[in-house]
Amino acid sequence: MPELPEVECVRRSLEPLLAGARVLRAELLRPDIVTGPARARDLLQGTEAVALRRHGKQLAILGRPGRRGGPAPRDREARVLLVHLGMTGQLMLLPAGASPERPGHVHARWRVRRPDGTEHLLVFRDPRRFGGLWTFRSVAELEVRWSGLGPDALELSARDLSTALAGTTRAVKAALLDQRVAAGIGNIYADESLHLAGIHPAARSDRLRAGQVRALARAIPAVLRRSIRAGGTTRRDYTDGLGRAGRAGRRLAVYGRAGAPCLSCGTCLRESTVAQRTTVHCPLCQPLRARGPAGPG
DNA sequence: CCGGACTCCTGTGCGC
DNA sequence: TGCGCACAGGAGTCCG
Repeated sequence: MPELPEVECVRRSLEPLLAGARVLRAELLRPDIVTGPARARDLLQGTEAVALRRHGKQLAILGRPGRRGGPAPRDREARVLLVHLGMTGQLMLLPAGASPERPGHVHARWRVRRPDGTEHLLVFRDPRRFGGLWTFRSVAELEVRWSGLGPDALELSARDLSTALAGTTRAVKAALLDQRVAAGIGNIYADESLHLAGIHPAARSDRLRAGQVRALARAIPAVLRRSIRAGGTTRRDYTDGLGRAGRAGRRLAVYGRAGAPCLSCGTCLRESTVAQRTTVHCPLCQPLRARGPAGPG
């Protein structure tokens, strides 16, 4: 369930506490969640966390080699740990000695010491294991991976979106869920963005009018930013890196509201399946066929 | 090559 | 009341 806003809230909550912290120990409890080299060093042990970066739904912790102790040449390299939360993933920072509220399904943990001397435990838990960790030896390697994704959905331009949609016959919602079109949109914010833009989720991507594409390109970042400001959407499990639930769920216009009245027009919201995903839209605000004088025919 | 379908995984909630 | 099944979905893979 974590989509771009939730991952960004995790990033913002953790970065001030992790930046400058020394990773004293990395423990991998379930090796099969890692892709790439998975020794302690690859999991940032011995490095200093310098920054948390996000692209779409992916969160990277950048580790810089320590200066003390004359490390072996191999260990003077930078390390990058990429975290994908999947559906039920959580990355949480706890005071050292504390145990997670729900300790089950903790797959990795890190003991860190901040510059002020306090020690904390960073925990990755993911019951459903749709998420995971990826390790890289450099920021350049991370960027190679990220180059396979489209532009971050917060930075999406009308031009980029227009090009991507013009080249596919898929339903527009299917295109929005494709991380190569825009990185960071999942089922919740696809439905929310399409509702705000007044576009039917099943409309063919390449048949949208220019005005619809522009409206969608405006709606996507607007919906995401509003959710970030409210701390993200918590439906069940999601919390930020300090265990705080988000308040954006109560602002959702369509997701999870099938059968309820549209907040704009009062029409009963309709549930369907698009791109194998539960989809909710307003039949009046989001007509499949364009209305008005600008329409084709 | 494109797009749709299937798969992984487990907690939750509903229906019988 | 309790059991069992359907459902939730990000993203990789497979197949037509």
